[in-house]
Amino acid sequence: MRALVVEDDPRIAADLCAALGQAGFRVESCGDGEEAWFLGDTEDYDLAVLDLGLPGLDGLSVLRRWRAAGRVMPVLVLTARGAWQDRVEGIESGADDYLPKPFRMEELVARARALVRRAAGHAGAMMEVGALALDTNRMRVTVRGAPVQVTALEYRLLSYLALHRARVVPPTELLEHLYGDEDAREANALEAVIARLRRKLGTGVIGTRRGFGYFIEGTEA
Amino acid sequence: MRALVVEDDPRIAADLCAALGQAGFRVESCGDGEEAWFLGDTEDYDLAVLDLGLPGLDGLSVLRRWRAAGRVMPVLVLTARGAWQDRVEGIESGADDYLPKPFRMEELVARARALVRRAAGHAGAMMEVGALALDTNRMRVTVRGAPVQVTALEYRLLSYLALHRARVVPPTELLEHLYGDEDAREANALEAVIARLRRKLGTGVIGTRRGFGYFIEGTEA
DNA sequence: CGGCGATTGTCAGCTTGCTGTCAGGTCGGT
DNA sequence: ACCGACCTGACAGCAAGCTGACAATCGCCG
Repeated sequence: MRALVVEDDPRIAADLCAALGQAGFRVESCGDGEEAWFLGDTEDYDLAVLDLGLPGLDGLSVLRRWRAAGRVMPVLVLTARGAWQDRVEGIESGADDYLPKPFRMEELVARARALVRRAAGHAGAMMEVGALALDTNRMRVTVRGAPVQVTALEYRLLSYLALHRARVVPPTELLEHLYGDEDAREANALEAVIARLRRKLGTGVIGTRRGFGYFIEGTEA
Repeated sequence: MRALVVEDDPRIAADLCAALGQAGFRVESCGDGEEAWFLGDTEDYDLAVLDLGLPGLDGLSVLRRWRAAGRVMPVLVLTARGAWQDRVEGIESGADDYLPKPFRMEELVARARALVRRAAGHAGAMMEVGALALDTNRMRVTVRGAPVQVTALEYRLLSYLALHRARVVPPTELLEHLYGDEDAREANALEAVIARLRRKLGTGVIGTRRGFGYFIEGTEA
């Protein structure tokens, strides 16, 4: 799950990155409006957290440009306290949710999760696809009702596949999601994780489409 | 469902009354500490919303007096922004939840509803989860019936885990809850507290999900 | 103000088990 | 049959978390 944090106060930005990172997001951060617009337009994020007061290009303009360019990822807007009119503008500009500063990190994380789930068409804290069920609160996994112990990395991989259930996810995308583009791992690392997961989950859960990527079984013809 | 709103700012008070009234509460309001204490002690409310900055008698004193008099209705405390020590004092004085200003009315209503539901669920001010039981009024802890002496810090950690029993709480969130965002401690401080608590409580109470966080055991298979 | 005990943050060393890498092996397409 | 894509088991490095010791700090009582 990739998240973009746009916040010019480095201290707040660091907190945001830490909290979202802990919540399972792979976080990228920038403090400049122009750069934010560029990143959001060229990269593929599952969530953006956007502060309105920015140097370079105003946050609302960034948001409008993203939407104008057809970017549909959920955007959570941070506004200064009491700036209620910002909220209206923000929503009209295409924000999905809005949080006044100061806020509690737990709430931000909860809202971020809710947004991502909503974007994926999941109603509750439970993601179910095929024989697989993910409890996003307890970070627990069951296959056909039987609980399975998975590690943090394995869980992130599973949740990403579950989130993009409709399609076959190419290995490069998974690698980029699990690790950064910066520190690239060997392609085999991913295969090792998949293998370990398959041993735990049994067959018939993670499928391979040779030459294309991986998917969760039970969602295709 | 009767609710008492204690808030000296008439504008905010009006908003609160409107929102809670809309949500189905029969609302009474007062802006003075002494009167609040009197009302809360003599009348029977299902919920109280309590601002801390009050003329007459301080909000925390009101709360403490209510609790000392044996009033057990859920109390939602409103604190000024970033006044983190208020939260601690509030919880230690017997608050059931707290909300930093500024907040959104919808959230206040949601939390109010949750509090009332919770209060209806288990009658007292007892939180029980697994082998653990917390007396939220007296700050006392028992494990499988046996009383355990815990420090204030340990109690805050336990109560937070118990409050969020349904999910695995990431260490960053616990750090933020125990200490402010202002003065950050080493990550190891949390681990030390956990270790000390485990020694007191015995095994099988606080569980670890490596890479995710901590939780209270007994809520899963 | 001063002393004392309880509390709690920090540090260093340790254990646990996750995870990337490697060296093969297997499978599918052509 | 061959080649490349993918799988698998073994293994070592390493990071997350645990623990005991110690020191700083706080609260309390005189």
